[in-house]
Amino acid sequence: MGRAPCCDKNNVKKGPWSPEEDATLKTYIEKNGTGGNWIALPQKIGLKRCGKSCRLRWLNYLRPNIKHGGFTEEEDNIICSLYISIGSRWSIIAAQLPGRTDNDIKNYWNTRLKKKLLGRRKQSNFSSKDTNNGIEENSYSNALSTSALERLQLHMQLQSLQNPFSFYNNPALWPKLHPIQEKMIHSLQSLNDGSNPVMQNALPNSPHDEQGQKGEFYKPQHDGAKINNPDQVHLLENIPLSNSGVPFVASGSSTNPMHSSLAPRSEAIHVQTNNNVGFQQLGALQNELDEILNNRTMGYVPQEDHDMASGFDCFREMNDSKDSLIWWSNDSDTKSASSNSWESSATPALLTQGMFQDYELGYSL
DNA sequence: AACACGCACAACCGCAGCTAC
DNA sequence: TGTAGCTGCGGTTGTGCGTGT
Repeated sequence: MGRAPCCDKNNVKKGPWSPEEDATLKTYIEKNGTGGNWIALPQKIGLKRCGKSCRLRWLNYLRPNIKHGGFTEEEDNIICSLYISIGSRWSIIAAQLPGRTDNDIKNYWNTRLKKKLLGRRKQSNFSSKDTNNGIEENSYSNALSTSALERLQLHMQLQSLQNPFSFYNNPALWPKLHPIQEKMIHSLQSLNDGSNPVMQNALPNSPHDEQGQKGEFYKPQHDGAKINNPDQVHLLENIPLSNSGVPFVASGSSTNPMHSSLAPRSEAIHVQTNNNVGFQQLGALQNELDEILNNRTMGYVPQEDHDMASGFDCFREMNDSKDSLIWWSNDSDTKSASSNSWESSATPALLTQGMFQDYELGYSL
């Protein structure tokens, strides 16, 4: 038994809005407001439209101070940065761009920005066509989730563009990785044999290899095991638990729904231990990659410094100020930022110079 | 000129969360 | 506490237009 439809589908007009319909809706809302009930509104004003459709039309097109098209370079940067940080949370991204709607940004991203950025990346990375271990590049790309791959690629790209001398271009600045990540990278590299352009650019060489250091690590948070293959074992078995027996997680906590949304999944980390490395492992690695992207290497703290953020000083160079972190560290604002994205008193746009601060915050979660 | 194709944008759909009862 | 209704969100689809063949 499904839920009741929000309106009588047979008695509702669909498709593009006519100027008359627009005028009717706009005039009424400007005069009376929505009345707090979108479902009832179309009947009130004699529109044969679904309430949801009216709401969408108003929010995305009719309301005042809407900007269409003409995205600036700064807006591009903000969108990219936020997409990499939080993924396709368009309403939140829209909250940072006054006058922009989530739908607009979503469309802009899907049709232009993504192609512009990933296309540029692809062009540079795939210029030297190569295959490895019989695995085609396309297969490799497909083995990683679109979102994870996109975000990882963009992450790398933006880092490079932002500061060619920092982080990904400077091994000395690379943070020590969680052993799981390290193992993952090794696995990918062995798969890749160092020649796959995607992974070559997506994954830095392990800094441990460079520095010969091994740091103490914490066990990532996990809810339960998910082993699809008997050959898979939990690396977690070899990772010490905290005193309480609860796996260590990153220091610090937050009730901010945004934070929880940054790491929505908590899948057990597992890899294959046999040498028959293949797509099954890729699947597991994909999860781990996604996990890392979502958790920002959550759970790993260098032994000498238990302050998570301090382990990632490399990010500090990008932005000295922490003040503007407030925009999403404020619990109460998360929801309202989303729902009020179209208000004239929309949340101020992020300063471009602070756009990378979320990485640092992410590591601090 | 006609057709195919790709792109950009608008709109729809289904789901999840919230709230009132 | 459970349920129904409403809202908001994100993914997907539809449509119109421009461009290439």
